[in-house]
Amino acid sequence: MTRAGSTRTPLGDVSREHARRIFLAVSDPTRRGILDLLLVSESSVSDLVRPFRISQPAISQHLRILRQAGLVRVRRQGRERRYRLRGEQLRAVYDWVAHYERFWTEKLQALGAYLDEDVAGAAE
Amino acid sequence: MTRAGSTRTPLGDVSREHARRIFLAVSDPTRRGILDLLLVSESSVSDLVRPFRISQPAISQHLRILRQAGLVRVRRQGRERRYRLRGEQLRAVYDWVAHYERFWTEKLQALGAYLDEDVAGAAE
DNA sequence: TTGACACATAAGCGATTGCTTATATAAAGT
DNA sequence: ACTTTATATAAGCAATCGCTTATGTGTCAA
Repeated sequence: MTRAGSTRTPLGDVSREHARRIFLAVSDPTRRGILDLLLVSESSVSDLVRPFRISQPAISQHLRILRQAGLVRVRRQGRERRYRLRGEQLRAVYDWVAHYERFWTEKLQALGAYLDEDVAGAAE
Repeated sequence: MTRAGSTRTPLGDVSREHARRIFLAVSDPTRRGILDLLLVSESSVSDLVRPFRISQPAISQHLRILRQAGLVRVRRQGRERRYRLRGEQLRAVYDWVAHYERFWTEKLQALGAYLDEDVAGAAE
């Protein structure tokens, strides 16, 4: 049952679920690569298969995940399917990570690098 | 750096691998929750266990992943281990997603919502 | 030293991931 | 009507994930 979390606000869970899908979609390097390609131009599936070393079905599966996360949109054109980016959806990621912005904009980075005790875990 | 290039340079693979770990670490909602807690204050493991409904070992395992991604740092203090955020590492995520910023800052959002043919996939 | 705490790690397990090959569907070309 | 092209879906599989319980390890307190 994957999650052990609290099932409190139903509406909150919906958008939280949406955020979850987006973060999950974006966690895969191939899918980020696809999004980066779509940032340049709308593309057919064949266009998207070409740059990668994996099969067409694999790309189609990635595209499905991106679709379900609302990150791309498809349009039929002849026998092709042209995928276009829906970049606005990435705002969820942006908004989250922006909370951490001060860590690289302020100078308190200088405070880092002391007491770097990553114990045992480093080797693994 | 981290660009969509070929899998050639070994150094490129290292940083790409690092980026991969960071995105993967951040893809889990519990781990994002942990980071959000650490944004407020340095915390012991017990502090981090309390807000969640999962076991202490589960949290420790999440912390290991965050450690390996370089997103947190540990310090021993008596019998506690105090975790502190290393927010600068999230810059990789920020830099990536910032490429998409125009999608929600510009007005060309108005162009969206026409030809919304998400076919078949919508139901699933 | 013994015990209680704070935490990490190990082992095991079901669910999910990302890939593959095989097959279905749909449009276009002949 | 066949064939080719473009894509999706299905089925299967090894690897990984996120959790659990059980057990280790280090620290303080008595």
